[in-house]
Amino acid sequence: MHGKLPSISELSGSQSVDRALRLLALVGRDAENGLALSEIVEESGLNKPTARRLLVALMRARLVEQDPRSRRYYLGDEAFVLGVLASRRHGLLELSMESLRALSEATMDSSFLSVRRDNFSVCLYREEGTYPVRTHALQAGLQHPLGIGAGSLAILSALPDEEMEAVLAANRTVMTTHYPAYGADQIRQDVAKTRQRGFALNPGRIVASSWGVGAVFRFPDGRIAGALSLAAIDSRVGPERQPELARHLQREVARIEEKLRKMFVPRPTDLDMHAGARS
Amino acid sequence: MHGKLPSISELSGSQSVDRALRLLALVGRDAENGLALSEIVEESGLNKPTARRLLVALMRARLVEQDPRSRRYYLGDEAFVLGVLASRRHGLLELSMESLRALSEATMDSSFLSVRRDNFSVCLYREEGTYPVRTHALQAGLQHPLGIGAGSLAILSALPDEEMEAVLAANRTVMTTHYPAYGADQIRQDVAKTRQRGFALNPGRIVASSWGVGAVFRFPDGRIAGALSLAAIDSRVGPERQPELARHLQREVARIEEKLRKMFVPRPTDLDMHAGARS
DNA sequence: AACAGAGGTCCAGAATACGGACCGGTCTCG
DNA sequence: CGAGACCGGTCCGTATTCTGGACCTCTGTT
Repeated sequence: MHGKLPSISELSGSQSVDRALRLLALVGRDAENGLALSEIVEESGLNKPTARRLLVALMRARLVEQDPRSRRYYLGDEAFVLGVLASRRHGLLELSMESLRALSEATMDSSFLSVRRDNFSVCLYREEGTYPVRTHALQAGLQHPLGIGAGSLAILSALPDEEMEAVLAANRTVMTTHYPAYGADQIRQDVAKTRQRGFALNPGRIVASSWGVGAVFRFPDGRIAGALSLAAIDSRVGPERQPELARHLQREVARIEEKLRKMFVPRPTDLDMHAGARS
Repeated sequence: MHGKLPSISELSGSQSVDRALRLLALVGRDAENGLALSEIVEESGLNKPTARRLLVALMRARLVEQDPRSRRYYLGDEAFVLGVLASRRHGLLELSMESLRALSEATMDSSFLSVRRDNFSVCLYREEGTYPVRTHALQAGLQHPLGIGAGSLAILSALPDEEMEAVLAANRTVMTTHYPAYGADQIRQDVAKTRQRGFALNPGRIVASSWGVGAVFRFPDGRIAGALSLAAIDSRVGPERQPELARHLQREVARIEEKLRKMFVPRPTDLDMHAGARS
């Protein structure tokens, strides 16, 4: 009925489950304030009965819950528990805490751990700095399109060109809607600079005077694991201090990568491997 | 075809999503070592193609991942990220850390945070004690049927009789399979003792000489939030020391409940509210 | 009190998921 | 070393499940 020709490995199998899980991710995107049914309907493109039915299924599994007063939908407690259970394998946060503390200790500024999530970057943790003037532009749970924000830009810049373009294309709508000041070309330039400099710089692009620097770290097999970043008011991230901040970042990147290497996990993941097989 | 007459609110709507989420929970149960497809098939009661198809959907959402070598299924990184996002509302761990540290500090023994998960109890965190002889019977991620283990027993004992019996009934199979030494009557006695004593005691029932005490704490509205527990070798949990340990527990329970009260969240949750409505 | 907009539900029809049967690889044992 | 057992994975016709237009009800507004 609607002419979405589904790209490979998009069309395999279980429509309703895919839809439900998309809703789950969606609810996660606005974990803070929750989402109204109408918003979910709009953002997901599903229609109301379908969205509701799937949400009910998610609620039965306690992955989503609904505030009985406001009727808004939030992540449920099972999501939290699953997260703790998953942290055995995916415990980047735990693994990075030491580095985050060291960063904030050494620089007096706030430091952050971000990871990629689809075409966005999520901030998983914010370690407060000690310097009295602080920027609160970024905090745990917040998500921006890849390329927007220091850590986020670091991640985008670490992708191969083709994938980077795919991300930019996928985010075009959100970009124009929520970040009208940004343009794809702007980001491409930022990426280029990031690659040549070796670290990402956000010169107050999201919130004026709130600057940041960021750098990615990788799994032993080369896959991007996440990004560390530092943020402060512009006067503390001037050209003269940037190299110093970058040095701190790079030291902690090295430390985390060393930890990952020691874990010696023959890292799994991969999906589309056997997707190409046609018959 | 098969005569499962689905109890109320079990039959509403989205079979495949329910099944997929059951698989997700299942994979979470063995987050540590992962699960083979055959195990998943057996434990879930689904048949192979169905299980596989649903797992593929879960993998597309990165909630589950498959080790390409062993082909076993594990929780994926999205599960971890969702957990962090959910921790805004469900951050019992963060909220309890202070108490866990205080407990282990004061008693020199290891302390634990557990929460209910369906008919089981999950250990979310283990804070190491300083006493040189330690028991490692319980650790983060481990799950036992409600009633087995100190924290777990505390939770079960806090349930109304009817619900407690429902839990015992639901767990009958796992109990006889995995905990043959335990019997439902044994647990009923433990519950009775727990209620009269005011704290739960596990006298080495799971691992010999590994004793523990536990107590629940609640949300302001009275719902059970979780349980704190302490564990050590039997000689450190004798009758003379139990009251002291219980006192520590109760102090921290009070502290956490106070924190919860201050958060002043008009707690949501609820599912079956409008389930009774027939037409 | 009439309206607008939200959340929620019904049910016949159509697309979707189900699962028996099958394939190919690996490990085991005679 | 070859037969057998077991495992992971996939195919495809069928029947079951999910879909979504239409409808209801409640709350807040004009």
